[in-house]
Amino acid sequence: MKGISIKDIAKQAGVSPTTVSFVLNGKAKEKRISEQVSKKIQKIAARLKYKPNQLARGLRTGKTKTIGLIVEDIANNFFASLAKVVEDEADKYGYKVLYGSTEDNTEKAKGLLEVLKYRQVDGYIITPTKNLDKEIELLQSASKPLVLMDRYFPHINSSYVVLNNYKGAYDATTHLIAQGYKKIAIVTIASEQTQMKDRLDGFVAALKEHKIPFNKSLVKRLAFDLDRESFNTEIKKFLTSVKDLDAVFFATNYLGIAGIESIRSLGWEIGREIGLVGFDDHDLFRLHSPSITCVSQPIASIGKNIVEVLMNELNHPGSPSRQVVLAPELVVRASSLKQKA
Amino acid sequence: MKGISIKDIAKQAGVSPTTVSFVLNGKAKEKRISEQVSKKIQKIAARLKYKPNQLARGLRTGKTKTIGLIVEDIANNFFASLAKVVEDEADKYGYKVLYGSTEDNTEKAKGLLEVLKYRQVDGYIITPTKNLDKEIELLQSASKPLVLMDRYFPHINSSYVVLNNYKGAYDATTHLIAQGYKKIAIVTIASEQTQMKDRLDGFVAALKEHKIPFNKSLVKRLAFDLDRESFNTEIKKFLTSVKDLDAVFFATNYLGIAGIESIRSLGWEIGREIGLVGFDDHDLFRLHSPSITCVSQPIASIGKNIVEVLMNELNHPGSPSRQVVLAPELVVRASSLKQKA
DNA sequence: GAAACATGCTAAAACGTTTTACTACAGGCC
DNA sequence: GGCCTGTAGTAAAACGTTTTAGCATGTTTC
Repeated sequence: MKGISIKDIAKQAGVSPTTVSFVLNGKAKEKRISEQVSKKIQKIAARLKYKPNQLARGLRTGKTKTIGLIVEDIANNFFASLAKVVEDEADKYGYKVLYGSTEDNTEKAKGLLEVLKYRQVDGYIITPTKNLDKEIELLQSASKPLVLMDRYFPHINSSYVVLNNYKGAYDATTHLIAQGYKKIAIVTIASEQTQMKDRLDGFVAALKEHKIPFNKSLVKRLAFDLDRESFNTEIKKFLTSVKDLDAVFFATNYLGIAGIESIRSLGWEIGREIGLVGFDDHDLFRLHSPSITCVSQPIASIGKNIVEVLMNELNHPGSPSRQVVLAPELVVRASSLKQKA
Repeated sequence: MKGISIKDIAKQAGVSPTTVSFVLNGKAKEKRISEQVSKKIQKIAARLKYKPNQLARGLRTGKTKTIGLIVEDIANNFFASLAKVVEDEADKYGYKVLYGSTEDNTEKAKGLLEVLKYRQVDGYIITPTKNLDKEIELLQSASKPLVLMDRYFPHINSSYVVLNNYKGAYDATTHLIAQGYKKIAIVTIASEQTQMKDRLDGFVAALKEHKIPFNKSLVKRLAFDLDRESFNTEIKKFLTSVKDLDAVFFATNYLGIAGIESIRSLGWEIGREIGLVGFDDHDLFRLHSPSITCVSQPIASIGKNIVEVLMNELNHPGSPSRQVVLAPELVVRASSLKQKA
């Protein structure tokens, strides 16, 4: 049950393995292999359905044609959809994907990087956790191609592909203001990472710009690793603590889902008694009653850009890093449309 | 930037690479390497943070400690959640996962198998498409460890882990009948594969057993690869075509979602004018108004079983294949509770 | 007629492991 | 002294590629 090797082809063609390798790697011209021999080898290879042994090739060249994809949580709709795009795009370049979820836990992330490293992936797509900067720099100093996604480290000059989170939050908030909401809160994750920071900043900026008083009591920052029950408890506690609250912006998809659940269990009517905007689109947001306004990320474009940038690093080592910031789209639905009383 | 190799350790310890290999593979006793030397090597390896080069090891042993996971669609909530469990479980055994989505397209599936094969994965977890039986048999005759999931081929003696789809559909239908629904339809996917066939069979059996007249007009079988728009159009056409219809069972999660959308766009009130049961749980089903009754799959258990069965095949080649059929849980919610008029 | 060059191909090393077959030495036994 | 047994290790091959350096042979060039 062995596979076909280059030696088998060589034997059949009556040439050396070297020649076969040259031909099959498209170096026939360069290495002055005659058309005749070249054709013959191609034919035999095709007939035997030769597939190069990637391990042997990898061992020799150091290239595995594999990339590592580290996401926050592959079970999360956003990351799962993105993973699929990445997989498809990478495939176009002949790369396979090894993936892993960090659960936003730095230790888990380090473990994943470790495994990917000794599996010799050629490049990395990383959704970094908060203290992963040292490891990223380590990879960089080892000249490993890498692209950060969803968030990045401002103090590190690396490639990244992210959403314009600031604009997402700013637009969402401005939209709520334009609808006439007066007291708008934000529920976010306690994180200093760019994606969350930018969303909070965008929110605050929109309020300030429209002369809406802002103070810290309008912001609730929850720990990432709470379970659903705790999210709900905390959100309810927060929402009832804000006086005259009339709208709330949930800064991640799972917070939005928990938010919907919480608000309903409080007996408040979304869209009537409280305006709501979520982050990332989701079937639930589309089909909820009322439907939920959200900041939607262009997932296909994000995935394509990620792979494109990574392939650039892979194929042109040493070329300058690239930063891509994509525009979000505000999908306006019923949850944020103030009904004229 | 080379990694640490067994040679580096050998040099430092003043022994041969062979000895290092023996010690590091736990064969010290067996190969009569002294405690002294053994300890020394261990220490040096730890100090240098030696990680074996998986490519070299794989090339020599034929084992890559990698498994291939082929799902229908990694962006689908069910498969994404399962993928995460599989990843975590496999990790416990030191295995990494290479994954791919078939989109239920046999050609794509064959392509994935091809790639996984020449990447030398040690074992396969496969959600088969309809004509993949030949390829499965090919893998089997090459003694490749494999586990089918979600569905299987009755005529092939392979390991598999699936839901008791028959019971799932049977329970769902019986529940609707017990609620007093008289004319119950099913919307399913046009597929002869076990998972869809069993769901349809369970549905029909429940009707017959409760002496509810059944005929083909109660069944709508849609092509898998329609887009959302077409699903909606077809479902609406079907639902309005059935006289006195008072309940409907959607046999997959995405059909359920499309079903909700369709019914609402028809202006029918779910739970009042029409009973509804879906398949696979989902945030949308939990939070929809009204909430949606569904047949829920025990995802964690499925994932654990899959990996366990695969590891058994991996570690005990030639041992008999194992079939695991797990029980679904009917999650009863508002969409199927008939309000007494 | 020798040097220079072009042509077409190959031998052998290397990548980092694992594993088989062996060596070298010591001690015990008859 | 010869033979066996046991102990502690090692040399070398093998896995399937890629790649460097080079070997014949024939053709120009002056």
